[in-house]
Amino acid sequence: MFEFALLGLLHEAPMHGYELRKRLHDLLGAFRAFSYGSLYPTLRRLQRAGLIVEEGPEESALSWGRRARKVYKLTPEGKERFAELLADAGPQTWDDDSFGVHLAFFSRTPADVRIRILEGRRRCVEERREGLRERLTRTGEQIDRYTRELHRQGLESTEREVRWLNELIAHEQSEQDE
Amino acid sequence: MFEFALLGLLHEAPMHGYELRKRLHDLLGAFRAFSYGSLYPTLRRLQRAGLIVEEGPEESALSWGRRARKVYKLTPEGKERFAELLADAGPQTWDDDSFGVHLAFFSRTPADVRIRILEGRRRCVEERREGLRERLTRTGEQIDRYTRELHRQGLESTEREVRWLNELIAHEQSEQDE
DNA sequence: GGTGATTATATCGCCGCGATACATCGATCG
DNA sequence: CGATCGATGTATCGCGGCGATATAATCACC
Repeated sequence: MFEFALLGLLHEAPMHGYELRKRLHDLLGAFRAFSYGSLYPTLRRLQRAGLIVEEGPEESALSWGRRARKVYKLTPEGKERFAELLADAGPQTWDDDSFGVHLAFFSRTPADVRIRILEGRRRCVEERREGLRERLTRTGEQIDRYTRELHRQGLESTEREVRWLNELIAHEQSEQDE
Repeated sequence: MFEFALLGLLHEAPMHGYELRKRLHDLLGAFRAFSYGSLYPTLRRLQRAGLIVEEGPEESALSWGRRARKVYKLTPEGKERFAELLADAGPQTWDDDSFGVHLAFFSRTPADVRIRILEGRRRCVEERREGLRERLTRTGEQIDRYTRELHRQGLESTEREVRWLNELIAHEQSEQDE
């Protein structure tokens, strides 16, 4: 997931860690954390896997302040790996904390995969919605006021998300028909 | 967090692992995962910390089918610890993945702490909302269609959550005035 | 008497996070 | 001029949670 995001950003241009983190934060900060505690280890993992390489200290023109930063760059294997991940539409693409990341790279995702991811996400949210609905309408042991509030709010927001996903899916399909 | 939830449930009645997981899933399954991979290690952690104890194999009346289950029970220290956690209103009580758990035990949370948690949560969601709003209205580099959709949806749902929190807070305050 | 769902405990490795450490740079202010 | 502060930048540590998996007994059903 982090892997996917990093490969995706490095696919645009070589970058160093701090910048990757900033771009990520700017792009998806409201949805995911992306702390340094994951960033650098992931970078090293990718490096060990041969998906990225560290470029030389990279003297940019003049102004040799800015020191000691390591610029990473995708290898051919890295590009291939990213293409693979882009073509994937499995459950891990639509779960709560990776769906946003995948959406952020949707314009580079194949059209059919886009639809399958959106549909997977919809099914996933619908299941949650049904769970909440069932819990709320269940007779028998009545539930705590606060828990009920939580479930009511959850139900409403899942309903909205489903509607939103329907719009996105409809848009994708209409585009496909053209 | 898991710790808080387990202590809370065991505060109601002694239980074994499987049952704890079921109760948790039933109570908050739509919001959190609660897998066994956390459950049993947490249980052992609590046990080592002396907050819970394992009761004897617990022969229930007859029908000695039902094998090998370990029933856990709060110790006095465990009860004390739970009370401490209930009285806490720090940042970790209102972050995305513990707020729901805290709400689920709200009826046993002191009234003033309830309000402070709700206000903390509101501030947190408001910050996210402002981030999204700023990102959406920012001139300069226009953003990707899908990312914009994501942010629009995020903005709408944070706005709704803030409104919902306002209602909860208002309700708490009116109750306090009685 | 077999087959599969449910009850039940438990571990493994991975991943992401918060906290923290360290070091340098530019700007602001007294 | 020196101090201090907030970015910039790389990096690690331990912890907590998760998914996958193993194991095993019981129950309901055919």
